[in-house]
Amino acid sequence: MGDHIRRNMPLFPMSIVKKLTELTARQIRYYEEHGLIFPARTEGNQRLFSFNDVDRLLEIKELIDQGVNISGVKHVFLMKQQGKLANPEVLQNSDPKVRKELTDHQLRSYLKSELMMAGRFGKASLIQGELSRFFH
DNA sequence: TTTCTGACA
DNA sequence: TGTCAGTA
Repeated sequence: MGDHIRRNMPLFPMSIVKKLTELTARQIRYYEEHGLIFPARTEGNQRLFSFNDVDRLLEIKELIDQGVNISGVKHVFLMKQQGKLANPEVLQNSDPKVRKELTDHQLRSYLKSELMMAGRFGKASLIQGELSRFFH
């Protein structure tokens, strides 16, 4: 488990992360404001990102590109760490008791299919709607 | 020179 | 989100 420390070791400055993720500094800072990443700081208050931060940034980029909003991304991460997610059928069900546990694989699989479907219809808003209901 | 925060269109 | 300002 010493791998954890290495992955969270503050290593790269904004300039490197911008190239690695192809995100603008503005976006990166915005995502931090919303608690999606937690880069360390140098003595001069400069951000120092860890491998994990970059990895999360890449995941965020994927979701954003697919039309998911900030809150959607937050929820995806929250559920990833909880390893839980209401299943598709529950989307139609307003009863919070009707829930199932899903694995990360199932979560990714479900989100992927939803995102791809919305992509075919060219409706990012639909995704956001589905996700918001999903996370309520 | 690069990054940071805050703010406006 | 882009971008400008004023710093550190």
